[in-house]
Amino acid sequence: MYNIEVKRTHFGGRMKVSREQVAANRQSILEASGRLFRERGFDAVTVVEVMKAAGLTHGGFYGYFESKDDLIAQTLAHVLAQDDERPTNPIEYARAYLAPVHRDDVAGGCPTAALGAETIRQSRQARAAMTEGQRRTFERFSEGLPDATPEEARRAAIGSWAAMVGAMVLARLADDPKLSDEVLDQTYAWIRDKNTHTLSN
Amino acid sequence: MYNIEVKRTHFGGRMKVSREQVAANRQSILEASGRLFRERGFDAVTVVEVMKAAGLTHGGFYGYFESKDDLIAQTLAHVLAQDDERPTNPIEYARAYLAPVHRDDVAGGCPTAALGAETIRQSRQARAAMTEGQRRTFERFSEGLPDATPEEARRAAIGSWAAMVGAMVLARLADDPKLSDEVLDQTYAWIRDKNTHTLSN
DNA sequence: TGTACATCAGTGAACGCGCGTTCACTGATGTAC
DNA sequence: TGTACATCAGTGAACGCGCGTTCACTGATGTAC
Repeated sequence: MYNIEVKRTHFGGRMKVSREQVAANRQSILEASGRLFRERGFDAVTVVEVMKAAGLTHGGFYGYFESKDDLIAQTLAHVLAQDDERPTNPIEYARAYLAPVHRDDVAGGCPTAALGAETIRQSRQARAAMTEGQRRTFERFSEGLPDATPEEARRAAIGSWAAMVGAMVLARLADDPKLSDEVLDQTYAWIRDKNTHTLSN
Repeated sequence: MYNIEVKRTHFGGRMKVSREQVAANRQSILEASGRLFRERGFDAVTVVEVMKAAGLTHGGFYGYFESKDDLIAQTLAHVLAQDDERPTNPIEYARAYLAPVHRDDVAGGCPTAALGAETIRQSRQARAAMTEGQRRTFERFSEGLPDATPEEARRAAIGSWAAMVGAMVLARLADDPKLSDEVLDQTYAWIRDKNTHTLSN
């Protein structure tokens, strides 16, 4: 049987676009993938969906990224770069972090809570982006505890961040809203009490 | 064009099997899926792989489970049921949990750390299994702190568990072994110090 | 400033592959007598 | 206890679908003169 059918071509809509538009499109793609990946995970989100959400068609994707893996790594770097660089007190941060509005906003929330566990199985570049974000968080939190010794501050920074990320995963996992709220509230109280004791001693 | 080719059949190997063997096969499938899912995630593991790892062929799968989603939910229930039901002191538990051997054994390690974040996007049944495991863990840890008031014990149980799960995710995520070890060590020290302070006051 | 043309961002049909799932069939198990 | 037969766990080819990726083509952009 022969392949009778000739490869058909189409006629397009808008074509080439200004250089500013290219940069803007790149941002749109990363914003779209950032939200979609957090919401549904790396595997469940398709390249077609990401491009559609960015207002483009899928064929253009490979002009921006080498592969879906490349998109994943660059999306993580992009989303994690949005974190503030200034010193932050971890207890104050925890109050906002361990809140129902954050729990309910997966697509716009913490990328580590939403994608950290999955990223363990992703590319070297994706893990590197997450590691870099981790380092910055530990430093920001350490510097946000100026009354503690550097050793105490680093310990509290790491422990608090681990508790926040873990609590967010557990709170989102719980199918019972009461249990979910309790995980947020109790973990916040535990972090707060913990650091109060350590710092006041 | 007509479908000339007739559906071919094969001739098989061993066929029907005793009822004990059926029960044993079911366990084999759940053990295999438990390890594979933890190691590589729900999406990356195929039904064919699970059945092969259990020593069977993929066609028989639907005699045991309704669907892959059903397998996921039952695997979680099976793996989480292996946790001990007795009271456990969370500090002692944390010492073993926050250890490099556990971090490096994803396939045989904590299902919450390996699969918790992904399970948020899975079926109602899968989330229910995880919620049930969470409840049991909080109770075991609370009862493992008999010197604290019930309120203090529950708070320490929830906070400690959140910190353990979060620290395991962060430690596995870090591509730098030094940072990874530091996350484990510091989180353990933080949990230990915290509970010591709370309980001694 | 205006014109001619090369560049290249974007399009959408198509490809190949692997997945979850189905199904006709097999033959050892287990039961009825 | 022995025999006949129905049951059903397991097999493996096949199906349909959706994914990541490719590619021939388009036409506005941007540059050379």
